[in-house]
This record gives sequence, C-alpha cells and structure tokens, in this order.
Amino acid sequence: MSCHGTIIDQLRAAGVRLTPQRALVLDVVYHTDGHLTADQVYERVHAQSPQVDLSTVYRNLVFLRQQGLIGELRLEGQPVRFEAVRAGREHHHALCTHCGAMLELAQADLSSLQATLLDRYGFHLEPVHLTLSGLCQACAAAA
Amino acid sequence: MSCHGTIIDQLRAAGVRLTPQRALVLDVVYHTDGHLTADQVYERVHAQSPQVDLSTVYRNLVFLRQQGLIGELRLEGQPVRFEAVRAGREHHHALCTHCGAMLELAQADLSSLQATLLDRYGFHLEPVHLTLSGLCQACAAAA
DNA sequence: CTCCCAGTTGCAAATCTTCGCATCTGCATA
DNA sequence: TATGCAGATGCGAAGATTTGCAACTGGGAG
Ligand SMILES: [Mn+2]
Ligand SMILES: [Mn+2]
Ligand SMILES: [Zn+2]
Ligand SMILES: [Zn+2]
Repeated sequence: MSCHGTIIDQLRAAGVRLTPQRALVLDVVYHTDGHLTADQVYERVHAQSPQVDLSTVYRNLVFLRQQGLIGELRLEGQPVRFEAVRAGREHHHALCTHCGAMLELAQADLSSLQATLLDRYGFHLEPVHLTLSGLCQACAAAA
Repeated sequence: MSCHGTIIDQLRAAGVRLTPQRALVLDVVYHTDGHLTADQVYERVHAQSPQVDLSTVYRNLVFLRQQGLIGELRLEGQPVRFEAVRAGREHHHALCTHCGAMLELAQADLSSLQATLLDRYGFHLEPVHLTLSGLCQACAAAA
C-alpha cells in the first residue's frame, strides 16, 4: 500500500502509532505532486478505503503537519491545501498578488531572515512551510 | 462615531464606499489594542448597531485586510484574529511553538528577506502581516 | 500469544467562514 | 436636490474545519 518505508520507520521511531488511516493519508499526499485540499485527499483515501471518515483525514493532516511531514498552503479565497515535505525538496511559496503566479522559494532563501531573528531576538525560526505574497518580477516591472 | 478621519479620507480617496457598517468595523478594530476574533468584533459592532449581520462583519474584515488597514493572525487551534495596522506601528509576530510566547517583529526585521527575494527572484515582498513560528530564546536555551 | 490502555476512529453535532441573491444605498453626476 | 447604479447589505444556506464521545485497536509489556 505504501512505499514510504523511510518515513514510516521515522514515525515508528518517534513512538507514533501507525494506523491504516494515517498511512493512507500519508500515502495519498506523497503520491501527488501538486497541492491537495483536504477534500481531495479524502476522495482518494475514500477510493481505497470507503469507511474512513473526513474528520479522520483532517485529524491526520493536522497530525502529519505537526510532525513536519506535510506542509500547508493557504491561498486567498480557497480551502487550505497540503503537500508532501520531501527531504531535500523543501520549499516555500511566494504568490504574486497581481497575476497569481506562484514562485517556489528554497529553504536557503530564508536563511537571512533566520539569521536576523536569531541575532536580534534569540528566536530560532522553524523551517515551517511559509506562503509569502508580493509582486512578481513581471508585474512589478509593469507597474 | 469614528475618530479615524485620516483613514477614512484615505478610503474615500481610493474611491471606496464608506458604509456605516464598514466604519463601525474599522472603529471597533482600531479601538482595541489586542487581537480580536471575528466574533468579538461582531459582538462589539452589534452592541452599537444590532441589525448588522455577522457576514457583513466578515466581509468588511476581509475588505479592510485587503486594503492593508488590518492584519490577521492565525494561531494554531483558534479562530483567526484581527488587529489594527497603525501607521508606524506595523509589526509581525513570532510565536514560540514550545511555550506559546509571542514576540513582535518590526517591519525592518524582514528587510533582509525582502532584499534576498528581490535580488534572487525580482520578487517584491509585500509588507503583509506575517506570523512565524519557532523557539523563543528561553525555550531554545532549555533545549 | 494474550492483555492492556493511550491514542485513534467513526459519527454526529458544533463552530467558523463564505456565498447567493433580492434589496438597498453611498455618492458621483447632472 | 433628484437620479442612477456599482457596490454593499441582511438573511438564509452552504462550505470548511473542529470537536465530544463511546467504541475500537496498534503495538509494547508480560
Ligand atoms: Mn509547493
Ligand atoms: Mn499584534
Ligand atoms: Zn505577477
Ligand atoms: Zn518559548
């Protein structure tokens, strides 16, 4: 069912209980490239295992996010979306408020901010999935 | 009713229609120091003007946020909160995931990030109200 | 292998937020 | 001051997300 042995071992090692529902949610998110809404995750989970409840999907999405295994994306005027946080492919998003273009930012793009916060406040910024907004290059040029 | 002449003039100049409901929502948010939920804003609006609907409050909170006049705060496990964006007192929030302490960040704390994004992607970061998470100095030291 | 229980689930209901639509109104214009 | 209409409102309903609770179960201890 799942081909995420490494992650599953990681969870087990963390003393996390691995239910079939949880494994399925993980599996669905990790088998998609895009950004899925909770409902889309539910649909796919449901296709495999019709008795699983939508609330269980929500609970596991929250859980997996807290574990740092999935990231969430909040875009203006649409439901929250989720995506896999793949080792080495972590990224954040920068959304153009003018044309809607979405740019992927590398974890490294935040390092200056990270340094600033550590320096000024002793605050250790967590590498959580961020969504920033602003103007993309094209739209800024046009304005 | 309202003592925010400057802001109201600003809105009028932007060709925005100023209804009594909108002015009230603006007034309520600007007369509070803390972070109010939509429901708390509604309660206070309702005390002044009982016929105003909750959906109107929501619509105006969204509207005023889009105008950059109020900021929103999304904290884990609680409804969205709103606060006034006062000229010269703009700030962001850094939340400690361990003890819940909330730190205020100055707009200037983001300037290194702003510079990085502009430099690397030509992306113009908007000074939107951000909430970052991580570990505060005390909790980081304890860990 | 069996027992046990903290953590998880399904379900129903609550809470939070958005939307459709008929009606209303701020305010620009004449 | 009267008129017109784009945009705003109230209300009901829908959509999105969270929660309470009794029953169930993964996986460690014996
Ligand atoms: Mn992404
Ligand atoms: Mn604040
Ligand atoms: Zn753009
Ligand atoms: Zn702390």
